Amino acid sequence: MSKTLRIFQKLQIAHSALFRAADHRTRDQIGLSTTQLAVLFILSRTDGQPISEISKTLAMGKSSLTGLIDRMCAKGLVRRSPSQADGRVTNIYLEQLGRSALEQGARETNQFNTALLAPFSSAEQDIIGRFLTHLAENADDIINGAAPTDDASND
Amino acid sequence: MSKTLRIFQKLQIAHSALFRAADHRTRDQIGLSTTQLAVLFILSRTDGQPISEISKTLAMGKSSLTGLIDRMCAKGLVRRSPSQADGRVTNIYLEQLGRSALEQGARETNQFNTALLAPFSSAEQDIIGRFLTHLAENADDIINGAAPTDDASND
DNA sequence: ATAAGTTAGTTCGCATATGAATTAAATTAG
DNA sequence: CTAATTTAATTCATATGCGAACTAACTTAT
Repeated sequence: MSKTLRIFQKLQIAHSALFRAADHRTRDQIGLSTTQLAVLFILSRTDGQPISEISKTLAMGKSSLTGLIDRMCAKGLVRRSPSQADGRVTNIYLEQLGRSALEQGARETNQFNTALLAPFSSAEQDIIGRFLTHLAENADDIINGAAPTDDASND
Repeated sequence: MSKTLRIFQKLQIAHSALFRAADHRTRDQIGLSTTQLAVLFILSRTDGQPISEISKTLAMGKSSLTGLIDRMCAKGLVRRSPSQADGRVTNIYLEQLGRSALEQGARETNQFNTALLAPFSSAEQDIIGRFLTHLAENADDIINGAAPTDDASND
């Protein structure tokens, strides 16, 4: 009951401290929040995605993205474009400004990623990666108490 | 290189997924957000703390806590009480309702903590704990003091 | 083909988090 | 003792995130 007791709050505090600093940095350097940067990253993998898709990838609600993407459009980072295949869908595409912001953002987050894991061995980094992936994929079951389905490694 | 590259975003997504589910659960069960619950936990260790102190412990801004504690006061969970030693300070104390909410909340978060780490060995849990502590304690250096490891690829 | 259901996106009201600016109180300098 | 600085907390404008409710468009059932 001693050691396991605090992981939840540790995670809460670690995230708060880290992302506050990171948001500061990315806003200062490129004028974007870490979430906005995450959207650009997602689009760099596959340009032209519907909001629903981005929403699932980032594990956040669609409604949260409407305003975020409004602001990103206003800044000229991305553009909305109605799907021709499906009249309900609006695809989001990178704009030139988004591409250059992404380039800068990639440099920043590469540094974050390196620095985050610097004090840990490769084997330890694997464990940390598996832990975070486990959380992302099983959040609902973890919290709401589903049977401990085996878990495993997975990117 | 490609594996370490994504820890930052993994953490962002893992946190988003986990705390959305957790907030849902604690709100349903006891009507409190995870942050409000965190405040109760902090007070249970030391009752009667100034907002500045809580702010530092939770790694969040003071101004964020003003409204949060307003709502907690309105619900009768905690109470503001001016310090007699220092006229600037307002100490926050637990109220009876806060104590009982805390009791329920402790049960919930104990379950979270157990479930979060369930698939990991004791040695692995140590590493995860060290990782989160590292983040919380060194967030600013990690983000701002990172050595210029320019690495242009972004997988 | 029409009705019922589903899905995508927005809008709405609210909670939350932030930094900057403000006020009040304590501390430090001179 | 007064002036300058620091510190605690609040207020303000803004950004973010959420679920619920809504509209529009596609899908399925009948």
